[in-house]
Amino acid sequence: DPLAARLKLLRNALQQREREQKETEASEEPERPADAGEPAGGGLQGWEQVGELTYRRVFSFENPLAGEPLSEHLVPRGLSAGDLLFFDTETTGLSGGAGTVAFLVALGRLAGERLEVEQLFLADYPGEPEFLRSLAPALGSAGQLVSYNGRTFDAPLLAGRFALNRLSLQTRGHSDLLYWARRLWKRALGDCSLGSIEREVLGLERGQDVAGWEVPGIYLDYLRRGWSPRLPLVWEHNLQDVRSLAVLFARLNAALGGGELPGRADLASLGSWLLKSGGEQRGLELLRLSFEEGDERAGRALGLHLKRAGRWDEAAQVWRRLVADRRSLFAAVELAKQAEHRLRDPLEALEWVRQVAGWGLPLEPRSRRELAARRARLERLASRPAERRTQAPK
DNA sequence: GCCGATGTCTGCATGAAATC
DNA sequence: GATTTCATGCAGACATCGGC
Repeated sequence: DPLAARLKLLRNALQQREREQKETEASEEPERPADAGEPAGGGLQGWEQVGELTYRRVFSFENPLAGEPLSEHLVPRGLSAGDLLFFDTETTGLSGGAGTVAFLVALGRLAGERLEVEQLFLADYPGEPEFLRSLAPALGSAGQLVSYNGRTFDAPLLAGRFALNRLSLQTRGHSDLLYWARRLWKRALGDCSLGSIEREVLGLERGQDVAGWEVPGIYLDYLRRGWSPRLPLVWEHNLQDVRSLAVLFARLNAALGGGELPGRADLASLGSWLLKSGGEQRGLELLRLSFEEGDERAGRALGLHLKRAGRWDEAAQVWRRLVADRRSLFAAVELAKQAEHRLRDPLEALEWVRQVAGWGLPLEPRSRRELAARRARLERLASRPAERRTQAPK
């Protein structure tokens, strides 16, 4: 059983780490430099102690969803805004193995006009079981988790921590906004990190912040020295991540429901996705809009969809425009196929293929081969007597 | 370094239709 | 009836990316 094997590995690694920690503790007094600042726990003003080493604080913001109905593309039918749980974790690293611990978690819930964000902070490793027990009710009762890359990073990491501590965790649905962000803004932005989406799409600016890669070091510094002056920045970073997550969710939700998409969104990509996912009306709307704005990919997707739906004339209109405006090889070949197989007119098909040759496009070897084969076949057909041309051979 | 979702590319199977 | 040709859809391989 691969899962059992992995858990065994994780347990062994954890036991090894605990042994090393005990040896270190036995061999030396903890170093406490003069400039270490406040002792452990001493800098936690504003936090409520809810366990021996677990602290909690709560913030309230304006609800970015503001009563909008939820899109079924983002959240399963039947769930309401109150069932969502936005979450983000800060951890001691990226590896995801037994050595990586989540020490800070932000949980955001929508309640009426407000977005309530609860943060839980683990002040030292031995408190992990109680820290996880504090998290479990919220994670377990949420109808839908919402995260940024949490499906790959945060959720498996927490699941591993619960398993290692012999605690159970049952969660339900999970909506990961990273995949939406890539679908929509990858073409325009390239980089789809949450920070880039905040700046370029949501128009949010953070004040003083820490980079993600700095977080483990700051926490380890805090554990080693009893305090780190940069720890509050980590708390703030975590808080802002969940707040941005809720804002991004609200903007996506509005766009899927028919509203405007922020930033230079890839409407062709979203339209194609919607067509495959049962959102035909909105999908076609977005593809047409994007095609009007000059996106060739939107035209290709639109034409193919119309062709599959048997709307040949509408498909041909799209392809003719692609040929006229963009010299699209794809559209010319589609027109040739339609002429040969549907209109039974190999002469017209040949005309489309010859037109492409006349453009002198730099073609990939494969495309060049295919085009040449099509042309040769159509020339054979076209050279036959007219009465033998009406039924194109296959 | 890990992992899951996604997009792209390629090869293959299938079915339909025409040809020999 | 066997063979050929074409369009289409699917599966698998592979690369990319973001989280701390």
